[in-house]
Amino acid sequence: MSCASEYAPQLRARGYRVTPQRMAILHVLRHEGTHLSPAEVYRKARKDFPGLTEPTVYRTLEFLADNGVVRSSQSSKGHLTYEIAGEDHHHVVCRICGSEIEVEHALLENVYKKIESTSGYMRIDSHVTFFGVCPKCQRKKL
Amino acid sequence: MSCASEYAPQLRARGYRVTPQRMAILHVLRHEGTHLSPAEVYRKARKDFPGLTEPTVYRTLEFLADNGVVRSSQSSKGHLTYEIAGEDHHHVVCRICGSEIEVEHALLENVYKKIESTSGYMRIDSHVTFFGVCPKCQRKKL
DNA sequence: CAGTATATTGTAACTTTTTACAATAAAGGA
DNA sequence: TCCTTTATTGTAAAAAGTTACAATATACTG
Repeated sequence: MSCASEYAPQLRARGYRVTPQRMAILHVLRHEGTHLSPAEVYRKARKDFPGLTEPTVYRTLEFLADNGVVRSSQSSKGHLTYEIAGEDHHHVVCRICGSEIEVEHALLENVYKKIESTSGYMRIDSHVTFFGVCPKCQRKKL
Repeated sequence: MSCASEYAPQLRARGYRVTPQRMAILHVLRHEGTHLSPAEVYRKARKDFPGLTEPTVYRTLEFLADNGVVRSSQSSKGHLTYEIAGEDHHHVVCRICGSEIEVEHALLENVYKKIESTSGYMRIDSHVTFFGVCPKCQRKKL
């Protein structure tokens, strides 16, 4: 009984099915603290479920993101990475070295509201990735 | 004498070279008002410069983005698109239909400053893409 | 516990994006 | 104008991501 099965009832309730592939992928994301690329998820989840294939990984990650179970963000090269959806937060990624930190959502709350009221677009809930230069790389550049 | 050669001096001044490939790509972005995918840029720029290859397009777009000449943003599927860097702005993309609008930078100015002061990351100047649901799709869902 | 509907998967082929490296050509100096 | 340096390109191959569709297996029903 993996911790990933916590998510089973909410998926079934929405008419989706709980499969070992989904559980294996969820299990991986659940145990990594941080975000992973699809390739990393594939490599790790295959240990639980050797028959797993790449298209399934991509589809499942997108599926889980659509259902709010995982969250996607951008790597420093613009690729998608995924992590378990927990406390709402955003990332700041160093465009030189790729190092990153989290920023709590409170900082953006007002912006979201303002964008919703001025644009008419609703349910803006995306995770945002900012790019900057980290303290370490700022020193290097001098 | 293409309008794209405006950018030539600033590139040369930084030790980079001005090539017909770069000019052709810049020319395309300069004349499309909006952002394009690398594949679209490739297709269009080939008309100016038939020998152009894909790796060059990808490398050039990344190069131009690094140098602030173009700006990258995310499509609704998470892929990178590029546009000429003009007035600072951000995008809101509809996660249902992909339609999008621009949001002026002023709305985010304070957030950028706050992130810089709390995180220590500097020169945060990235373009941000928010995802939400556009007015048209909100009505469909009811 | 079997039977059924259909959500989900694997397969195979394809498109997109990236990499390494040798060949080329832009820019500056003689 | 030619020479030299080296940034930039094309080539070829690999890696990453996507698609269409037939086969499978989950979850519901009786």
